[in-house]
Amino acid sequence: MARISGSNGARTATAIRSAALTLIYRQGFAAMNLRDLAAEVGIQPSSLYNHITSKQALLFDMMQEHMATLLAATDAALEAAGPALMDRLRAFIAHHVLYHMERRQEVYIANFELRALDPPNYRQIVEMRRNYEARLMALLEEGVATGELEVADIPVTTFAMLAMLTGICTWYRPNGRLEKAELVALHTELALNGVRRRAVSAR
Amino acid sequence: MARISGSNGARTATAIRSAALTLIYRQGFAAMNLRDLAAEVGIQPSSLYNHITSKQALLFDMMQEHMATLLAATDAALEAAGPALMDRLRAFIAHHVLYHMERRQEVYIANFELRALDPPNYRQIVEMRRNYEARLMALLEEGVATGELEVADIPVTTFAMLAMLTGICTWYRPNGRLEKAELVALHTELALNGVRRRAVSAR
Amino acid sequence: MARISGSNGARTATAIRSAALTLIYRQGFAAMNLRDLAAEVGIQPSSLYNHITSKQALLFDMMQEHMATLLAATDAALEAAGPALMDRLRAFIAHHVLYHMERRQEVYIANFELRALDPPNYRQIVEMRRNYEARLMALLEEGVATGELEVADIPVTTFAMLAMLTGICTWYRPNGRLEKAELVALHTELALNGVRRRAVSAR
Amino acid sequence: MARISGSNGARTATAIRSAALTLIYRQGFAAMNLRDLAAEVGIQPSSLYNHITSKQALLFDMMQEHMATLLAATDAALEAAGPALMDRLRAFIAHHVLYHMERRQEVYIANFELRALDPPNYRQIVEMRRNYEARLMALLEEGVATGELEVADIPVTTFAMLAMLTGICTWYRPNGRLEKAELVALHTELALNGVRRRAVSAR
DNA sequence: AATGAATGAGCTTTCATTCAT
DNA sequence: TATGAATGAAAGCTCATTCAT
Repeated sequence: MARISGSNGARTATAIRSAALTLIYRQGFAAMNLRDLAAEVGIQPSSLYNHITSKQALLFDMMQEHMATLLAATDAALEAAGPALMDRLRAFIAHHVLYHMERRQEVYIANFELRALDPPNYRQIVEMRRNYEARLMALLEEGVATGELEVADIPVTTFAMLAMLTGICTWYRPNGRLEKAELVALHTELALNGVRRRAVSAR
Repeated sequence: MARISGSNGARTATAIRSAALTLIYRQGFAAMNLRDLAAEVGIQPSSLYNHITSKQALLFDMMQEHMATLLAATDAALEAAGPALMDRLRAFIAHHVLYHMERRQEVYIANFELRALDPPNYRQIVEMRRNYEARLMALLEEGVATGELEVADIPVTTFAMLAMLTGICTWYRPNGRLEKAELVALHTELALNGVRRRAVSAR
Repeated sequence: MARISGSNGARTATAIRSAALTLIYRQGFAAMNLRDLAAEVGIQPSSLYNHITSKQALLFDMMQEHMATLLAATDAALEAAGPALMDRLRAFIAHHVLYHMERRQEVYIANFELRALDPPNYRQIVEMRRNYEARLMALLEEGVATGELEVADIPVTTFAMLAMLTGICTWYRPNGRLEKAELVALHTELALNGVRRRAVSAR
Repeated sequence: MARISGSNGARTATAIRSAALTLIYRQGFAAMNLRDLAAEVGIQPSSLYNHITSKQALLFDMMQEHMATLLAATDAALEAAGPALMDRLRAFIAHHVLYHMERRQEVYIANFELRALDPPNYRQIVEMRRNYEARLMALLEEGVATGELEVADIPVTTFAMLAMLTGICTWYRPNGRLEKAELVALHTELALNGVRRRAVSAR
């Protein structure tokens, strides 16, 4: 009977997404149940359906929104970096690391709950991921073409770099030992060292 | 559905683990159900319990076995590499990459199903993981001490390197474009480039 | 979905009854849900409650209205038939068949959704049905008394005749092979043949 | 915990069908819920699924079994009646009425829950019904051909006769005023009077 | 070692209904 | 009069697990 006074549709919808983010991140999509989600939001399970179509649709919407945001933010960062290839590569890496610290839950879910998607939803999100990876692959290709980079195998290197730079979302905690800026700098160097043209290749 | 003909006890137990490996890898532990597992093995769900204690125990046993094998195999590889630091570091990387290609399902599960473990089981597996990470961290420390390596932050670099080298288990497919040996070589160079002492550090 | 444009209150109430008629006829009362009903009317489910008290009350009102109309129309038809018993019997049959073709949805619902009524509502509708059946039973009794009819068992014959004459509402479709008048004539003969006094009873 | 001692799969399956028969007859398929069904049988709702595939499948199986039995029993009765048309027609009617008294629940469900069937199931049962109706229609056609019967419209008469003879399943109660044999005789006469060749046709 | 039948807890989702706006 | 958001009860069904055979 106790209604949330001033309860508001948009606010509830936001609260659902926010709570789902935490719960899916912590327990996984399959292990999260809608009772717990509703309890976290402070509503009854049935009330969720005023705001979502289904559990599956909730996951898909969250992923799609996240991927769209990531793509747009990445493009904005690349745009802002200016024309120089190395500047754009650094911008991509820095943006990726920062984003993966600040939105580590969304990122983690988008990476590891793909298998929970229905086939049509799966195809759509995978396509968006491919677009994102293509941004980095294009930069590496460009760098190799200009001679600024030295990359033995572009696809493998793209995946390896992304895996390294994405790994941070599995262990980063705010208020940890290092500042975000330091982590960005560290990862940028690690990544660039792997692809920068080298005068001599030491054993 | 009966996949195992003339199955006896031990063979059934093996078949269960093998089927569970695939199913958990594909769908995740929470999403896998024992009906499907039993069907894959060709027995009735209730018969599983002649071979496992519980779904949770099955996961734990598989993880523990995997981690023990990984640790032992790693130590053997380090032993075989001889005394030189760089040889041992290369041996660790090569072994890690190879192992993560050949046993990518076990590895993936051990990395991403930790949250599905009961607290006591969780603690035990996390401890084994820490031991594994410690092998690499020790090598980096030693390399920094001897001056053969140049590492800005040892823990972060350890995590980043492991993330990069582990990433292969998310996309590697047998019969892909590149041979295992090529992938090992590529990853070794990428990883070492990130930590090798550099004469001059170019922009 | 909005089927009613420029709907006002009374028109909405009518639209609800009309949509409910079709939906209950097609799916049954228990299987009909108010979401679908509202959608058919072009309003939100909650808006239904400006026009109905409850799902149960909607059913009861519809049934009661139908039974009252049927009884009144039947009495009018009997009145118009004049004093002769056979004329009145023919009038009853003809009216019944016609009514069961023209309002076959109302009739079907009144016959087969009795069990969906709450006990007090049930009693009320069953009483009206009994009154209706009593009209025919009285005619048969009268015909037997005058010797114009020959009926082995009046209650059983009443039920059997009504079942036969009502059956048409389960298969009649407008624009079918036969005209309404033909169907009325056919059924009248079939029914009368069963009760008319016979000179000799052939094997 | 209290297990039914000597519990037995086949017995439970039978009990489920038997309880479902009563519940569906009384409340309708949509209004029956599996919790009540299980309670009636004395098992837990989840245990139902050791014996049925789904609620829909339960309904379909029951209907199909019923229709198959009805068709076979009808054919046996016609066979036993000998070659004479009127004997076979009487046999059909008598068997129909008897069957509709003795299995009035199955019959009622098969007649009035068709709409609850999924489209593929619906088609299958409707086809069986059509076969049954065809038995009577063929008899009427034959009788018209031999001149023993006088039927204004064979399809309409078939439906009307079946409606009349089927109606008994809506009101018959064992231990009622009349014996089964009497009811069979009454209905036989009512039905035959409608189709028998008449020397003169009175007003 | 394997199974069929049972279980109790729990799942996502639907439902009729309420109520402040 | 209409609605969006909420509700509590209940729905059909799934799940891991048990246990007598």
